Amino acid sequence: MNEQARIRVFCVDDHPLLRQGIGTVINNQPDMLLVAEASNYQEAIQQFRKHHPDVTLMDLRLPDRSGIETIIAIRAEFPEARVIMLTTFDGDVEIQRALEAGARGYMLKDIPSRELVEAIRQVHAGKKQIPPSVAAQLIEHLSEEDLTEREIEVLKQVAGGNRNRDIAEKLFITEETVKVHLKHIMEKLGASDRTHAVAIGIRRGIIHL
Amino acid sequence: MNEQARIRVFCVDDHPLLRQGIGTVINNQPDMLLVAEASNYQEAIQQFRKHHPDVTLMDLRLPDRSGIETIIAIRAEFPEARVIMLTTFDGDVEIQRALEAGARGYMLKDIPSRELVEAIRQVHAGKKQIPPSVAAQLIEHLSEEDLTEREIEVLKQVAGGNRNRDIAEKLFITEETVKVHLKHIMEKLGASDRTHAVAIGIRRGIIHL
DNA sequence: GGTGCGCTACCACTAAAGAGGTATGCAACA
DNA sequence: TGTTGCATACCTCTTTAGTGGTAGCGCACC
Repeated sequence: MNEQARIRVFCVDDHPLLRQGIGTVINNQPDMLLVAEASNYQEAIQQFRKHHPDVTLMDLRLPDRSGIETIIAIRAEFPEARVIMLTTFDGDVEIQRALEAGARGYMLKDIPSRELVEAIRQVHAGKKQIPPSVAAQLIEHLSEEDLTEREIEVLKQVAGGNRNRDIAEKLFITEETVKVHLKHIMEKLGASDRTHAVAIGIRRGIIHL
Repeated sequence: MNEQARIRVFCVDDHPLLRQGIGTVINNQPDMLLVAEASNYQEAIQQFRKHHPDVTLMDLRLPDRSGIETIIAIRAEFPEARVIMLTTFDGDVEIQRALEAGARGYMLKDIPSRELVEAIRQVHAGKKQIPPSVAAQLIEHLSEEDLTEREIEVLKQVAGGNRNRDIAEKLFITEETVKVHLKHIMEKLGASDRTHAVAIGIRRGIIHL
């Protein structure tokens, strides 16, 4: 197999040790080549413009912006970009957002290297790649309604230990409205009270601490 | 430098890609050798008995038991074992527990490989190795009182969305006692209400979801 | 031009949480 | 043998949270 036919891979992750591991695995494959690395949003954009990789491995969490924002920025410029989200698990909402942003795959970082290279080949071949365990997480909450922007704002405030009255002030609405939002939040998440809602929101990746 | 003098390193982590990266870095050092790997508690114990490594790199989160339990088990059998905790950040309480369990170092997984090998050399030389950023987290809450076992139990129940009355039933105490515990919890964590206490508890690694 | 949805608002009511105090039994410890 | 810390329990009181229903307004989508 000549150099031209190799899958040119781009790795975006802020963990040097993980990049090292991925790089070693990729370059041990006869049909792949790691052509670039980046550790943040800025570098990712620059390196993508420079190298036009076939497949990009993207960490969900980067120092400056999220991997999802990075995907969106890259695909705005290069709509044909093929990106695999590579991350430790962050809840079904993050998966959903990543796929909506145009990711072709979503892999957890604890996978064996064999699965990673196979996913790269699949995505390079134009297929989508979601492991069953990840897909299961998506399906689990597929029927449930998403929280609205406003509801997420309220939930963040609740997680910060704010009373409804304080939340109302901060968001320039009445305390009663806050209560209504909270009621909807608890219904949607299946939470028994505000505390439960926060715990679920954190677990599912809807809010972060 | 002959083979005998090399630092014999043991890597315990359930992420194959990260193990690959660490292995590559270690074996690229002239004075180090990766002698064994393990991905869970059971393997870790077996491999340690077999290889007696000089320095062990231990992930905080393993599939079967926590890295802290693994450290304790290893050091019960081999008190001279030198272990570096290697983890994504999990809050100051986890750091404290790891050090109490006998870890000689606590490094974050996002460090450059240079810092990792340097830490291995330091720990092998008998020194302790805590990066400033990690130490700062420890100091931040050093003056504060720890939650008691019972208080942590209560906090877990609160995070599960249980009312005080339900918590009382589950823990076989009265609702009033639950309230007292919760009062102490909120005081110690500096939380404004139960919800805030849960958020802080999760962030600081006192409870997990 | 409806229709649906999201956000807003208000009212009345019940349930729960949180603040304050006092007190007992127990185990560890100096 | 005090003392300290922890867990337990009970009381009262005020504040907050949560439930129920109703309704107006703006916006997007047919």
